Amino acid sequence: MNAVKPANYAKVKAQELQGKLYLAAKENPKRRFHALYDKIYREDILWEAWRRVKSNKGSGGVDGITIEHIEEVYGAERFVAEIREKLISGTYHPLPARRIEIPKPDGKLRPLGIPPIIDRVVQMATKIVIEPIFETDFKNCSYGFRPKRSQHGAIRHIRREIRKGVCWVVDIDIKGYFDNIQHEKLMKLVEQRINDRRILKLLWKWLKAGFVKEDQFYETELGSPQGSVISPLLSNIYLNYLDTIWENKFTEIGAIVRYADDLVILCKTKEQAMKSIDVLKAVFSKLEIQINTSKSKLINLWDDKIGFDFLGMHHRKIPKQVKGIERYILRSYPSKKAMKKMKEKVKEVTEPRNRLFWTMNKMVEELNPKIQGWRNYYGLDSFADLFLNKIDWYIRKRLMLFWNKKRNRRKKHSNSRLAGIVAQYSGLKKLVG
DNA sequence: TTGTGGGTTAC
RNA sequence: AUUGUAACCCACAA
Repeated sequence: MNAVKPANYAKVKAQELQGKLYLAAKENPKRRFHALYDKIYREDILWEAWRRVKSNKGSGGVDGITIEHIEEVYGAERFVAEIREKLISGTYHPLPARRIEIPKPDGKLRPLGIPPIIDRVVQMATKIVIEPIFETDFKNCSYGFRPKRSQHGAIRHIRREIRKGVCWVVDIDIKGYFDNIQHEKLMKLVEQRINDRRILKLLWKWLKAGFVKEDQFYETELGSPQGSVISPLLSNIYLNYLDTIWENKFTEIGAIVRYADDLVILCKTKEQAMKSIDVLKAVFSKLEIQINTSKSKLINLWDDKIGFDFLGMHHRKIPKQVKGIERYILRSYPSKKAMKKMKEKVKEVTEPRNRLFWTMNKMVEELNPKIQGWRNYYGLDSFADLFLNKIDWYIRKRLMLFWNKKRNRRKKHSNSRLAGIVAQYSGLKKLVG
């Protein structure tokens, strides 16, 4: 008799394992785990890993196998079973990643290494098993790529610190962080917690898997490929070295808040800020990474003349009347870059050129989810309403333009009035209000 | 409560 | 064509 397994059986079992590993690691901070490899080929773990990779709907790797192909031709059951066999017999070997380059917001190119689906699944299984162990070591100041931690958490952390009287902010950009991670140093840090040789070997192989670009194979002797599943975790393990040193020795000179490779240090005095930069340089030289001096800044937050960008928001002290006295309060609102990006997205959707046959409803349908998303992200601070209002106004202006073009007429009525009517009858959402 | 589908953000 | 991790939101289905 077979007991019927619920649909989320694998998910629950994976969570159970993660909980156990988390507690075991927390209980003994020095413990090095050795029996982990047999966990990654557990059927429930592999199924959960496959489910997660599948739900990302990413494209195929260098072997050309796509998620669609596995599901509809090959069969997920067979795919997972074969991965399991390969892991058990030790015949699993990663393939090189497929290298592509995508444009970054600043116009430069970001190299991406896309591993084949099979490697993504094995990496995900490994991540499920080892992540809870490292989670116990990660510090409170680290927010990027971590479960249950968000950009909003990082921003709230900053706002909390600044309310304590911080005036000096060190804003650090690391030169090509992912691409400069040293394999040997990273693995030394991994080995502080893991001594399962088969797991370590897997991690080595993924780091050294290389990539293929235009049918040419390239080796990777440095860096962790952006696009692979474990890279974000590995990058946090690497920089946790900094977090740990900071928490043990330097909390007095400032508070560090980190989102992946983007970090700020919040200090009360200029001297502390300068000292922080020295400490960072010393730690970075040990990790063999470098500060991008042209993008890093030291900011004095004492008035409303200057602020800093972090996680898509601009943070600056703005005067506010509180019970008759003027006070400077930290405000967080969309950065110039973010404003530009939102306007561009709106323009893209409302471009009348090829959308003339669209109905107003269709356009609103397209716009509403975006508005919802922006609202959720930037609506953190009520001061941001000032800026979000501008975007609302811009959306209505663009919609007006579309409406007039469609009706093939020049504006006869007041734009703002018509825009109001248009919005009212079409169910367009607002960023503010 | 769980499972789909759409979207935003960050890096 | 565009990968990855994470958070959040909305809609739908039982």
